[in-house]
Amino acid sequence: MQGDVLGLLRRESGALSAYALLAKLRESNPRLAPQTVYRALQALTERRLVHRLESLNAYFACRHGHHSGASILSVCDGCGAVEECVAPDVLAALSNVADRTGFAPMRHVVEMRGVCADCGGAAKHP
Amino acid sequence: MQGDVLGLLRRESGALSAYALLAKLRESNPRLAPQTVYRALQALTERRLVHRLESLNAYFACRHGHHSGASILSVCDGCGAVEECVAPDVLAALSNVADRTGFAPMRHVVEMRGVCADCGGAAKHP
DNA sequence: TTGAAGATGTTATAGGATAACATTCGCAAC
DNA sequence: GTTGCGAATGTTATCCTATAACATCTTCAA
Repeated sequence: MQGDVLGLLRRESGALSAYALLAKLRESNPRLAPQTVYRALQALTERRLVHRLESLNAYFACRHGHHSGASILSVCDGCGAVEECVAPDVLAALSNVADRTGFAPMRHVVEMRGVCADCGGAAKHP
Repeated sequence: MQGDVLGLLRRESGALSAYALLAKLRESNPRLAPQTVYRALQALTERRLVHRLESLNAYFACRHGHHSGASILSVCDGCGAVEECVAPDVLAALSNVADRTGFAPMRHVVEMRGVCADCGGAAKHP
């Protein structure tokens, strides 16, 4: 099941909600229950093969192999594409914020919503 | 209604979910419907008097008066307290990331989950 | 073979959010 | 006054997201 879910997510350029996954999986297994999908997502998330997009309640396959820290996500509200990148300076800046206030961060959520280059984000010269 | 919701949120040190708000508001108005709460939350969010915590599906009152840009949120998983702060360097670093990829960000979601100083985040000397 | 661990199935329910349409309230123009 | 408009609210229903609780099955090793 984890394999099925991961396969579906890898075929997407964007993110899928748990229920979108469920609908696709039900094409071949109509009796599939939400639990099963959520359990697979949880396992995949723990293994860092899948990340959750908090601002979208959706999930997408990590394309960065093994990365230890948090990543920065850019989500295009036009085409739905999700870009993931590592940005040590962002994380360093966040560490500074945490240090200033004595906060001990365990998990970072850094997402940008906007428009990607393909959809017109960058200045385009037609 | 917006006033009621804002009042409740301001009395909290942390965030409240829409349905937590609904439950409290129903103490004085048992027939209140979710819609009403969500509508108030939407209006307050647009006026930037309330922010939404994406990683928690919850809402909290802004304590920073008028601030234009995005803010960094620290959420203590111990006591639930939410700290909001501005961090131009974080936003600058994010801008760099966006520039590198031609992404045009419209909205930033930057949240840290962890443990606040009061709950043991900072090194404590007992 | 038995039993422990892990994955799945099943049923039910909790929690979060919005659609669509009706109603009411305040206020300004006539 | 009352007419008419817009904003806020009420109402009903439904959808989406997620988990609890318990049963079953599989696999593999002791």
